[in-house]
Amino acid sequence: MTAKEAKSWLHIHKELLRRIRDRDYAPGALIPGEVELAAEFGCARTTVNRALRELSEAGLVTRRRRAGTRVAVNPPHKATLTIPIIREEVELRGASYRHVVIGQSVRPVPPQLGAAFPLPAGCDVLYQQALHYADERPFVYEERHTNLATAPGLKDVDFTRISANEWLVQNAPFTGGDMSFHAVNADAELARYFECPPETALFAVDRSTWDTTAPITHVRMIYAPGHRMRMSL
Amino acid sequence: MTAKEAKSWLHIHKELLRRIRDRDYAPGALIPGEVELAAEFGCARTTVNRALRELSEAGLVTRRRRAGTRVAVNPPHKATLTIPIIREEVELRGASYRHVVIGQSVRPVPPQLGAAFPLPAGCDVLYQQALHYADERPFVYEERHTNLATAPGLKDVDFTRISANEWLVQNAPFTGGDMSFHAVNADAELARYFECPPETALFAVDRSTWDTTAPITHVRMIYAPGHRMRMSL
DNA sequence: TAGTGGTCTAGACCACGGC
DNA sequence: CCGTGGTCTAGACCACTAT
Repeated sequence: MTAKEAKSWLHIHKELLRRIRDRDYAPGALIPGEVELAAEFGCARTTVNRALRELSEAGLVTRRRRAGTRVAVNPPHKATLTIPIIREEVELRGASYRHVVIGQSVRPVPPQLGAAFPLPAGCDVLYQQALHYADERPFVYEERHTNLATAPGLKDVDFTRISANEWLVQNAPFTGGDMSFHAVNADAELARYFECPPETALFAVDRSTWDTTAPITHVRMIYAPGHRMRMSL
Repeated sequence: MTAKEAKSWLHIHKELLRRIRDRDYAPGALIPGEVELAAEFGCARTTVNRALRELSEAGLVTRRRRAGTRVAVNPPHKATLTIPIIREEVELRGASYRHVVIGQSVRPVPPQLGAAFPLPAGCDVLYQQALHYADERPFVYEERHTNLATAPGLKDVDFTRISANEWLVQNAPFTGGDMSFHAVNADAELARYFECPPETALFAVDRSTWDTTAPITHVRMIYAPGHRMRMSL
């Protein structure tokens, strides 16, 4: 209860973290209120609030008015994953980047996309296939459907110079989206692109993005054999 | 420049978001300083600071002392992924959960884990294999190496009642870790577990966690054919 | 050196939700 | 009802860094 030296919210944050990890504050237990902690640390309540808010956003404590702050029973560990532009992902590995447009056409929206791309049947979308290289080795195969209505100027872009990936990120800001990871067996086409045996297990990412109302783009990216998507906790 | 009605940081946050999305603040451009915005919105600088801090944490703007606040050139989209306990992941799907311990033994740390599990060669680790079921259908195969030194009481746990997954989350808090996703072909053993053809592409997650100094556990989880790991943006 | 963001303060009011 | 967290204020000092 004696006044601590530390005045910054970071110090308080770290100290509270320690108390949670060391079970000084047991899982599920009620921890002291903001005023009490402010008194203990000898700082303003605002400062304690900042520290507790960070803990709350990290999921380590649960806060409710009147009920107080409790240590989360089993902290839902969260990982943040930054979704890179493929060119940057390649260059980050110290490799040179290049991409090739395999195919491009305007066609009706394929029905199998379904809820992943909720556009009235019969609407035209831009379909693109591309292969991205890292140091001249195939890195990821990309298959994309883009809503022509939500991406003005799309038809005038020279996609041999800038990848669809990169152009859309810079020119079609989205308000929402979802993403899923899964594994697929290489078919004949993919086996040819990646120069691997058919049936090789490949890591795949599906991503849909939309503006407030309409879908923007749906993309499937299939990575070269052995690729890992890493993240830190 | 006229005073706005909105006083809350959320209103300011939304308004600034709109200006960025609508290119009122162009990518790379310098946006007004905190004092100027505070004057415009008719609120305290602290409130503007809060709104800008959220934008900064989301990666939409870059802030530097003296240099001011700039709109990020190409916003690095981030997704947060919550790492569930397998039982919760199953029950969230409305399925019943069950798990079976396939094997358990103490053995020297396998060298192929390498940097993923930095323990002196020759140290003993607990090796476990388990199969998790959703509605009596195999859901995920788990293969785990756990450092006996950092998990006291591990040997006394009845892992047929609580999964290693769950016990470790609740009893071995970690300070750091990493995770990677990839795809593997089913070998004979996995094909038998999942009742699928050999070579089927399976989605796999590797995860290592450590305390301040020593590694705690390394786990590989291989999901049933067709599994997708979803997240929203 | 001067301007910008980062933080802290002491106080205040309000919203929510156990009691 | 009333205690708790959520937020806002007006002011202050400091840290960093472009110029």
